[in-house]
Amino acid sequence: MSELNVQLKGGEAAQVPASASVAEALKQLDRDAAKQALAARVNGSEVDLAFKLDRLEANGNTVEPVEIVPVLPGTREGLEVLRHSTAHLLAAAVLDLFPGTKLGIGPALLDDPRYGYFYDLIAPRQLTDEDLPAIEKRMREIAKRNMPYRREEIAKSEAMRLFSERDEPLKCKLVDDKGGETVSVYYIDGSPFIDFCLGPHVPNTNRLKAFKLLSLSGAYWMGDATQAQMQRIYGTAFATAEELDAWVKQREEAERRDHRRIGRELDLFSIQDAYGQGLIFWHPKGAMIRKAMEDYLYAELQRRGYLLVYTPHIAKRELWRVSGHDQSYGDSMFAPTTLEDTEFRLKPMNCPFHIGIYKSQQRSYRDLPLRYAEMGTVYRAELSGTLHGLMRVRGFTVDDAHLFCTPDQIRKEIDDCVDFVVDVFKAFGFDKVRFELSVKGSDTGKNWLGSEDQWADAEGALAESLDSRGVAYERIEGEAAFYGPKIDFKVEDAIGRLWQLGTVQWDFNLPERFELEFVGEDNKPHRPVMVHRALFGSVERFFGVLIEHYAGAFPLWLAPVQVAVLPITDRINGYAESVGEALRAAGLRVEVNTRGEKIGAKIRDAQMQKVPFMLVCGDREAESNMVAVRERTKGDIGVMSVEDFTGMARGLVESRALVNVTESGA
RNA sequence: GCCCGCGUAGCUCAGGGGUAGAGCGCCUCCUUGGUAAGGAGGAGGUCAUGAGUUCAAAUCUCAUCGCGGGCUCCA
Repeated sequence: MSELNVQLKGGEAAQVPASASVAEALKQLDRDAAKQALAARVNGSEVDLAFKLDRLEANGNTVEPVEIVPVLPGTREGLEVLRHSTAHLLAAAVLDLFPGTKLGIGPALLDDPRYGYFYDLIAPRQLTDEDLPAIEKRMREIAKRNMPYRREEIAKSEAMRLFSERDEPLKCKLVDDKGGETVSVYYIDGSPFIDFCLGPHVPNTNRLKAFKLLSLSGAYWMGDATQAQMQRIYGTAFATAEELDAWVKQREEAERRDHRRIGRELDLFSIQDAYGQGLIFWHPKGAMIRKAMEDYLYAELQRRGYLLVYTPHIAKRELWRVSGHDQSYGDSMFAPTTLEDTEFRLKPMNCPFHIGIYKSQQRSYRDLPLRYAEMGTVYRAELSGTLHGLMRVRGFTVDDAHLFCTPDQIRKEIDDCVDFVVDVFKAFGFDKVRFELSVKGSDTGKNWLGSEDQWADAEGALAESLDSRGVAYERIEGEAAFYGPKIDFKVEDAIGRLWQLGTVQWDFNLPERFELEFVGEDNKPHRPVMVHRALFGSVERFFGVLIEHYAGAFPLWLAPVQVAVLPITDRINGYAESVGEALRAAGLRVEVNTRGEKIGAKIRDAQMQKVPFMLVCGDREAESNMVAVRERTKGDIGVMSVEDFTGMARGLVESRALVNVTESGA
């Protein structure tokens, strides 16, 4: 066969010599795509542009016309190739600068917005942050030299010989574990670099133009803490300098919004060495915001038929054995403490306590559903290195609830939970909520509890609930908890980041362990269905997300100081205080600034503290019982009476408006 | 927990084997000023903690504590 029919997917067709490469074939089909392509998909398989079409035969994939899809920059697939190739470039540069470096793995990352790729390696000496600029510089030099990425397919034994000759023990291990009869290796010609790799890669190094090294960290070989610790170099890469630039800007924006920085600047919370890592101090202004959050939530809970409960922070160890936490979650719990020969442990979860209330008396089907809700504070023994501001802590409060109901009632309960979540997140300014349905799937790896029927019913109810609401969701096989399927919620914040928050979890486990029962219509005992449910998840973490979402500039109903009264001279202080009193009497949170500063400085102070409304008062206002209103983002919005302002502000608070002025422009 | 980096005034940071620095903030005084910083003066530090090297350590070494970045990712 000397000629092959080739065709762009759904496009041009042509005939090329069977010995042609993908690049040559593409040139016949679409000159523009040929120029841009990074790699290609040929009869469905990803290959390099240098791939010779006559090799299809060797791969038993000779369907004609041969379908060619160019892998273009600007697509997910293209970005993956680009980043993967950049990871190789990184490794080549490190080998150049630090001969003797042992290579681990170097994949592209597409789903983590922080990074684009990494390479794990063991250098002859510990690398430090100061080495990164030199490595990046060498990467640019190699990129400019326009070196080809060259693929070779060799026998596994040949590859083993190659890598052991080069003293690459980790690569040998990988070839041994993962390699088939023949394996592919990639060279960057002109560099000592060889990698065991499936590819595909860009044709040569000058296709890599927009990349950057980011940070250095530790990583375990195969992610296993008992294995050797390697060094991981993180970087990112994009198709164009503009995209890289935009990404850098987004990163700076995230930095600007960092809740730890804003938390300090606005005096919202602190974490203090002297008291312990991962323990949060809510300062008055942070506490005020939390109070507003909780007040809203309590009102919603009451409206939706939840019953408020309070439970202890500690319980006998035996209780945790019954629940199973001691055995399967014990590593994440604070160690037991003993009093009069009885061991106690701090609670890492609230469920057993709510179960305690359920079990405190006999329950009839007429009592169900029971919905116990609590701002339950829990303690978890998180490793010190994982702690992070409000996002990962050792003591936190869950807006927890446990639903106990009959199997017939469950579907409605789930529906209500989903509605509740969407409403609450909307109130806090998160319009985009994403759902993930985690199911057992065919995964047999875990010690799944419950019967096949139970799983099918539970997964069906969760899926139906999401379907009937018409919300988009992702179904994740094998990600369910061992005791039941769940729905997780994620919200998208003001700069497009996703945050995993609350969850609705079905539980086959605890009702069994605690032998929960209700008396049915048939006068016989039945096992209730139990659902764990949290919206915020951790109140601390949700607060952190809110701070970053609003960059500290909270909507009026959440703002710790809603109004700053700013007298122009100290002659007006008395009037300003009386305005402050009037607003406080109307339930608004007010500060009166009587410092000996000019009005400009007082306004600046209030702006920096992101106070929604400033009321400027001078002689004119004092004479007529008026205030000159300045809104944080809009500036001066005119003079109005104290009563009119109070009415407007109260209206905005009561409607939990997300912008600080009414439509009429106030 | 482990790897790398960091720890100097309330905050942000400079300095660096020989008397501890800046800006902001704080306090006092002057100024009474109409929409994002008025002026002057002052207080404030065991340079994270402990040990070592040295005539001398905030500075060099080690340990401890704390903080930051990480620790599933297709060869």
